[in-house]
Amino acid sequence: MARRQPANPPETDGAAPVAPGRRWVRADFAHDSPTLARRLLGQRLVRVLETGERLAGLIVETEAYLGVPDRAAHSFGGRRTARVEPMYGPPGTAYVYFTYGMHHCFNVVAGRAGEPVAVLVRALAATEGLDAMRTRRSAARKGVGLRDTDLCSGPGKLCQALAIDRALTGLDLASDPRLWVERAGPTLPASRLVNTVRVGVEGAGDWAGAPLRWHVAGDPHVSRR
DNA sequence: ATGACGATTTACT
DNA sequence: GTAAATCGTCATA
Repeated sequence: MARRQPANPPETDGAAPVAPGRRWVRADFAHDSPTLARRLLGQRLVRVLETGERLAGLIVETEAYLGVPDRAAHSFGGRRTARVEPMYGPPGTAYVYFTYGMHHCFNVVAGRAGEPVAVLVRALAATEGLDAMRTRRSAARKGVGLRDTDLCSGPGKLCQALAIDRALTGLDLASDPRLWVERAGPTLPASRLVNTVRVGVEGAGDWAGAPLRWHVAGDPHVSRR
């Protein structure tokens, strides 16, 4: 496979250069959503801007949405509207939606084409482009006091930091030059993960209590205060 | 056409 | 802890 993606810009944060990892291909995404949610942890999400600037972070928190039977999922009951259409695409499709009138959330479609299941990426440990992320995040805040652990510690925050919005919904993470997942290390063993109920789905009836959220144990970059 | 409501974040009491 | 911000989406009519 072509190892080359848009050229890495010079490091601007004084951080150590990051060795490129193999880009995830279709088959890497083809798992049920709980499995994909766990496998994404510890891997790298990479975003390349129009300018060629590269932003990246290690995924540290995810949630699985089970589609048709899952009352908390946008595709619950087989709902198929323009917004959720990407969820019906092949695994590796990006599903980005706008919510609360101001925030975006980024999902990775799992399963098989036609099966509307996905994984919500909730937090990253930023590794590249920290200055650009700080600028984008601070712009939405009043003043200073933004810690590195708060750059991408939530679904809306990471979308803001990585400049991910609805313009990117439906793109193919296995081939698009703007956004992809690459291997940063081996799949994390269950012993390094913490499994809890999902955030913000209290109104989902029986599904509200389903343990479908995972995060890297002890990682300071996860969401919540 | 209209109204209710978010897979959230931030600021404030 | 509570509440505001802010608007696209979806169900209802």
